[in-house]
This record gives sequence, structure tokens and C-alpha cells, in this order.
Amino acid sequence: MGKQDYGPIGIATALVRSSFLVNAVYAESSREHGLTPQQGQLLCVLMAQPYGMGELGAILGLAKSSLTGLVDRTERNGLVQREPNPQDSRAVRVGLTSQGGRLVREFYAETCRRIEKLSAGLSATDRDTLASLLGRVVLDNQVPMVFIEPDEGAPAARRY
Amino acid sequence: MGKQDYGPIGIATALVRSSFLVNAVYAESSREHGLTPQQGQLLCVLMAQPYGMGELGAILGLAKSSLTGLVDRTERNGLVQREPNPQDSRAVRVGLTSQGGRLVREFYAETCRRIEKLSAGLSATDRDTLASLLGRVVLDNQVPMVFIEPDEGAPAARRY
DNA sequence: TCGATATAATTCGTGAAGCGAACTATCTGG
DNA sequence: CCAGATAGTTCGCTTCACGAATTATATCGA
Repeated sequence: MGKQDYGPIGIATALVRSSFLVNAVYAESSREHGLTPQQGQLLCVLMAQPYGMGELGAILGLAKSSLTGLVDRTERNGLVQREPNPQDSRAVRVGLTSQGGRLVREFYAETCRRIEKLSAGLSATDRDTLASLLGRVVLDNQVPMVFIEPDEGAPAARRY
Repeated sequence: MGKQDYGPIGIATALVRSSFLVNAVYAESSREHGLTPQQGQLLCVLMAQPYGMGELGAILGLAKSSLTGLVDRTERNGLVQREPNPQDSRAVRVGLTSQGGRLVREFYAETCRRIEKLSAGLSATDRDTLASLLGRVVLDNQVPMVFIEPDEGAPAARRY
């Protein structure tokens, strides 16, 4: 209850501030790779597999018209491409170009490195505890597959 | 190490995804209060006290030209106001209007409520642990005073 | 088979956001 | 008193995000 070291902060404040922190790191890492944060996020999602525009909208929480623009700009930069969907000629599949693939692997690794550094002041045990607790929060809340881990969602579990 | 429940995720992934989650909740709460997330954040910062443009730029991590626009728009909506700084006639103090104060108290409380709900699946003990660990991360990384808690940074500790 | 409806995506117009460069006004140190 | 430094604003630009309207294709039912 003491105030000598600012005292404990509530869960909401802690979550909002850590989110602020992560956003800032993510934005800086994006910028240094010549990406906007949104384009970086798009690439990270596509790292797992190609998606249709509708699926991407659901994953990223964007209106479809917003997504058209984002994909346009990222495509203009040569990082993603639209391919016709053989099953449905209305639809497209958005996937990484080889340049986009190369860039996102670098961007993803570097961003992970920087985000991990944020918890460098914690012991390994505490860091694992934090990862586990946060992992349960994101699992409970059905966070979409943004920022997938390389071996996460093994092929057998993929639906598309 | 098993894969049956997706297995543990790394600290970086956990942080990025929880940040994604928090952003979404924050954005939705803002929207429902007639605010953009940026305007909501500005109001939350000003909840503690008025600040100059330069200070706000440092706190929010924005270029000064970006801040001019943000404060302009929020002022146009009647939520903040610029007041001359008696000590320095170049400078300005940005503070909440009474309408802005009323709105931000409501917005802040409601947003906290929603963010807290994200951890509803955790036991009280786990939630406290999570808050404490995240609290250390934000403290270690010098997160600016965004989303201050009502009794945090008591008047005696304020520098301005 | 044909027509109604649903779905996938794009286009268009609008406003918010963010930046850097250039500018104005004031303050401060020598 | 003048040469910087500092506080903010303005300007031009790009990105981002949305909703409404549109086009094209798919699908379902009669």
C-alpha cells in the first residue's frame, strides 16, 4: 500500500501503458524498415499464408474499403500481390511477393528482438510468467492471428 | 511442450497481441464516446493537469506539427482549450474544458472497465501478478504519463 | 433455367492523423 | 542589444479509415 515507489498500478493502466509502449516500438521498427505500422502488420499476417480481402478485413479489424487502400499501397511498393482465386472469380488472394517475404522475415525478427528487450528487466521466470498470463488473455479474447509465431498454427491446423 | 492447446507463446508475441487487443478496445470505447483514439488519449493525459504543446508532444510521442492539428480538432469539438502561459507569451497551456473534463471522466472509467474485462478469465491472484509484472515493464521503460490513475502522481510529486 | 439475392471487392468522397520544412514570435545569454 | 534558442503554427503531402454506391460473380429457389 506504500507510495514510496509509485505503488502498484491497476491492471487496466498496466495494459494500456504496455500497449502504448509496444505500439511505439512497433512503429519505430516499421519506419526503419520503410514500412508504415499498418503495412508491417499486413505483411506479418501474410507471413503465415495468403488471404482473401474479406479474411484480412476480419483479421485486422478493418472495413473492406480501408483494406483495398492498404493493399493497394503495399502492392505499389512491391511487397504483396493480388492473385485471382481459381475457386471464385470475384475474389482475390493477397500474398507476399518474394521481396515482401524477405522484408517481413527481417522486420519480424527485428521487431521481436526489440519487443523482447522491453522485458529485459525481468527475470527469466517472471518473463515466462508474464508471457503465459498474457497468452491466456489473448487466447480468452480470441485475438486474431496477427503476429504469428513461425511454428505456430502448424499446417495440419490450417483451414485454408 | 505439447501442441494440444497451441502451446506457450513467446513474450514478444504475447505483448504484440495483447497490445492489438487493447488498441481495439480503446478505439471502440473512444468511438462510442464520440472521440478518435488520439483525442481520447489527449484527454486522458490532460486529465492529470494542463500541459504545454511541447510537453504534450514528448508525452504522446508526436511531432509538434501533428500536435497542433490534434489540439485544433479537439478544441474545435469544445473539449480542450488553449490558454496563454503567463510566464512565457510564446507558450500555451492546453487544458480540459468543463465539457472535456466531464467527458473524459466518463470515457476513462468506461475504458478501464472494458480493459479490465479482458483479464476476466484470470484469477484475482493471476491478475495481480500480471498487473505487477506489466507495471515493472512500463516502469523500466519509462512510459510517459499516459492513462494516469486518479490518485497516481499525487500533487506533491508533480513538477509543474 | 432464370431471376432474386448474397457475396467479394473496388471506387469515390471525406475527414483524421502524422510528418518535415519553413515561418513567426518571443525569450535568453553574452 | 543582438544572436541564437525555443514555442507554436502553417503548409503541403501521404497514409489511414470509414460509409455509400457500384460492379461483377456466385448461389439458391422456384
